[in-house]
Amino acid sequence: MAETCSIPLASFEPIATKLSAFGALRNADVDVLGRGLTDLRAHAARDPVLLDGPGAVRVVSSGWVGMARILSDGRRQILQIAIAGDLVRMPPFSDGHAVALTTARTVDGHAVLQSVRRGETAALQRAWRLAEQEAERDLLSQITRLGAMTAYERTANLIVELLRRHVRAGLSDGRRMPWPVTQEVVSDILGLSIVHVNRVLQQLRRAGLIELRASALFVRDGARLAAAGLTDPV
Amino acid sequence: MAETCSIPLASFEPIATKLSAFGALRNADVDVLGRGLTDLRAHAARDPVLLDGPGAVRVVSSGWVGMARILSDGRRQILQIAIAGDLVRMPPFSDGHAVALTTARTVDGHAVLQSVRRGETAALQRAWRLAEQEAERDLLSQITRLGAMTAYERTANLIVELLRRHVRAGLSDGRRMPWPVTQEVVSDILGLSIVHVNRVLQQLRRAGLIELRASALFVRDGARLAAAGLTDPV
DNA sequence: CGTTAGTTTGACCTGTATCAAAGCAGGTGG
DNA sequence: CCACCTGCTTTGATACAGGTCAAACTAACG
Repeated sequence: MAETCSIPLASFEPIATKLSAFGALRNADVDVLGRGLTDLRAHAARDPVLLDGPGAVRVVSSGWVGMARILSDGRRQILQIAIAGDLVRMPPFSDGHAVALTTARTVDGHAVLQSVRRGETAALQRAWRLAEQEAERDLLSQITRLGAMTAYERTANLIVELLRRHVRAGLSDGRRMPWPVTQEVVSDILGLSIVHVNRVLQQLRRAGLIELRASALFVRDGARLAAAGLTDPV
Repeated sequence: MAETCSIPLASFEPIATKLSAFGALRNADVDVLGRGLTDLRAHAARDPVLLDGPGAVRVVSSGWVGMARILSDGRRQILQIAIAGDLVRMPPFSDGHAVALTTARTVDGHAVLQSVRRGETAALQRAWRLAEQEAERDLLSQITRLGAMTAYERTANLIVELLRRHVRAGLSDGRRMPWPVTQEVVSDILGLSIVHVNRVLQQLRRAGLIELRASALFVRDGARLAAAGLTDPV
């Protein structure tokens, strides 16, 4: 279950790092983040990330959180992944929900979103907008992956996207990133069966593109990985 | 090629109808639409819908327009469809573009978007926001379709979505709607081959769910069609 | 009418799913 | 410290959804 943690960790750091990557922030901007992000909660893997009302927003401070839909017969499609620094909103479906894909922590983003909307801090607002645009781009990429790519391409493409995002959040040097999810989760992101995800990951390893060890993914050949994913290298 | 048409048709009608469906509009609101929508252009099928700059917005007044991505080897994925009353933006990709899927007409939505953003007309703003939320929902539905549904389910689901949207725009009574696209276009929306789209449409016909005649789609059994598409009836 | 774009059909192939069972690793309790 | 879970990964065998190729059919249009 989600439990509130009273120790104020630097939970605003990932989002500050990410937004900085989109445009330099001043101390005042970072202060808005530091003060506005409250109500840190810890979530166990598979637990729902509860959002108080349809307008609520939470910011991930660690772990991966997914926005998912469940079909009546149990099929699950993960629509979008949020890593540290990303926003989580309630999916606008009766059968949609936000779920912790790993153990994760989130904070309430309500106050910060308000600040940004009011436009008090121009630099923050600008970076925020760019980050939102990137999130939308990634959402559209998910459509291209599922609709037009083979399993191998999809997988490589997803890895490159997540690598870029981890670099942006200061959580990767571009050669190594956290890989905290089970293959079942990957299968629900990519619209593949668990078994096939396993086989595709093996292919990527045998081709010398990646390596998986200790919940970390090592990129062995970024250029060829990007090519396999029909995208640009990070 | 897109050619400018000087005759001022009632190109704001579809969007006015659609927005009314999300919340009653007053005369002042409709006036904003009537005055703000300028620069009517006609597009032939397959022509790009050119957007002046990344922030530009056009509103479809007739026909279907798609936001698409082209992969390097020619594969095309249509990300989102805009029918009359819907907004078209430039996809945020170098390989993305807006394209007329049928002969279509669009108008410049720049001025109206500004008005709405400024929040001069509360009712319009509210309806606009709801329409945007619906567009986002439909975008997420596209992900679910492609990632978690069979060809048969995808096709039925898409038909129901388009039916709902046409009803909202005042272009369908819920039993019959325009079906102006080739099966190739449908295949690029649904991530299927042309041949398979053809076979699935035949299945839907043989099952007595739909009928296709003269560029129109007739819904013969809305309840079963919705069930086949794992969604709610219109 | 001939031409062209689109639809339909048939035969065949392959990518991915499914089913089942065997490894493997981390955690728990005896 | 071992033995046992339990959840995850891996492997193999088989099935099927959907892709590909090729050609026939149809209808709109000059």
